[in-house]
Amino acid sequence: MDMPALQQKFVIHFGEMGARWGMNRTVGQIYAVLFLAEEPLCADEIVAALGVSRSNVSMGLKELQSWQLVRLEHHPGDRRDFFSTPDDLWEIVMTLVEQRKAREVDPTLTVLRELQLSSDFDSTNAHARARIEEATRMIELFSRWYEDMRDVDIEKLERLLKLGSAAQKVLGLKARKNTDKH
Amino acid sequence: MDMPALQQKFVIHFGEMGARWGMNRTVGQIYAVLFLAEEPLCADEIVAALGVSRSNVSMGLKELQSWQLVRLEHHPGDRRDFFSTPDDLWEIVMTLVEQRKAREVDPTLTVLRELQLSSDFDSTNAHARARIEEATRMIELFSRWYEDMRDVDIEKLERLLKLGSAAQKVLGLKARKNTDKH
DNA sequence: TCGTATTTTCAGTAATTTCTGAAACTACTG
DNA sequence: CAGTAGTTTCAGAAATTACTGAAAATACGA
Repeated sequence: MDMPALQQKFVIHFGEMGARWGMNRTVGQIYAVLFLAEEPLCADEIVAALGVSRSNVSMGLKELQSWQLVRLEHHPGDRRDFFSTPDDLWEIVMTLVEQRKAREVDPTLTVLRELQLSSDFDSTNAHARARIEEATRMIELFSRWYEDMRDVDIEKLERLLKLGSAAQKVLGLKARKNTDKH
Repeated sequence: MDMPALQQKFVIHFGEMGARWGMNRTVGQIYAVLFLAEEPLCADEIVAALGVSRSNVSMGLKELQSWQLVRLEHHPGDRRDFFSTPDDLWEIVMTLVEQRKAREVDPTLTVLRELQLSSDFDSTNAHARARIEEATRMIELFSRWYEDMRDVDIEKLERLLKLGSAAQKVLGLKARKNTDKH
């Protein structure tokens, strides 16, 4: 791996994390290299930086494109593809959240809804039925919240985050009697 | 797999998702079985439900315990271990978020901080340095927000979620001139 | 059109992860 | 203490996933 030691540590860490994030090692490393790079890089520069095969880089870049985590651009008079990550970290975070939601929660919501529509749902035992309904409601609550927040502009979102739990006090939410749940 | 068709679909789906959630198929399926079960189950009941080996179930339960996603209990006059999931879905969601944060973001924050403390950080190229600092700030912002929200009681949190982006309006956040970023 | 630079595909191999069955271990009971 | 019911460990088998190199495809320029 051909790069300064510090950057190398960064890249290796992202490789390890990549696996936990539903990608694989190489994909995580490619992302890390692009993230640190000042300029967009072409595939061969990534090959040189990571010391993996050209085809592996090609597949990794395809995967990152499917996550919409990298941008493809062309330079005049050069037919190579150049890749980069957005400058704006917020954009990166938003994309990551969007993609993970799409991959990890939306399919579950779809299945839960299908189960409830299926003909043998009513004949399922009451407890299982209730749990499926409850899970659906919970996921729908988070989905709606997320879709709502996605449209708030970044500046406001950032200040909302910084406010943290104080928001709850400012909004003056009064404690509701908690005798009406479970 | 020995259970009613509808529950079976649920379990199979959670098996598929389990993989995307950093567990594996069996672990996801075990969780799904416990989630739907009215009563705590012992390992052999899970074996019967899923048709996998006893040792696989043992390892899966260990994994779920390491995630703190299942509870272990004992019945008087019975030396078997019985496992269950919390009744309260909020508790499940909170645990999941807590664990994923611990596994997926905390280690990265640690590494980023280490890099900044390392002796060759100052000699790293300015752009990479800036990106590492920026990433650290972003993760710290989310971490603080999360730790803040974790302490808000569920009732209030639920209402905050239902409020969604309206919260931002209620709080009267004024648009800040966005000339001071990037 | 042919040649060249580049990217993609894909079959096979390597590496990793998951799963199993047998053995070891634990802790209770008679 | 020996026997039994239960759980865990672990070495190897099975399954899956990642990676490579070679070949095929693409796309431009002469």
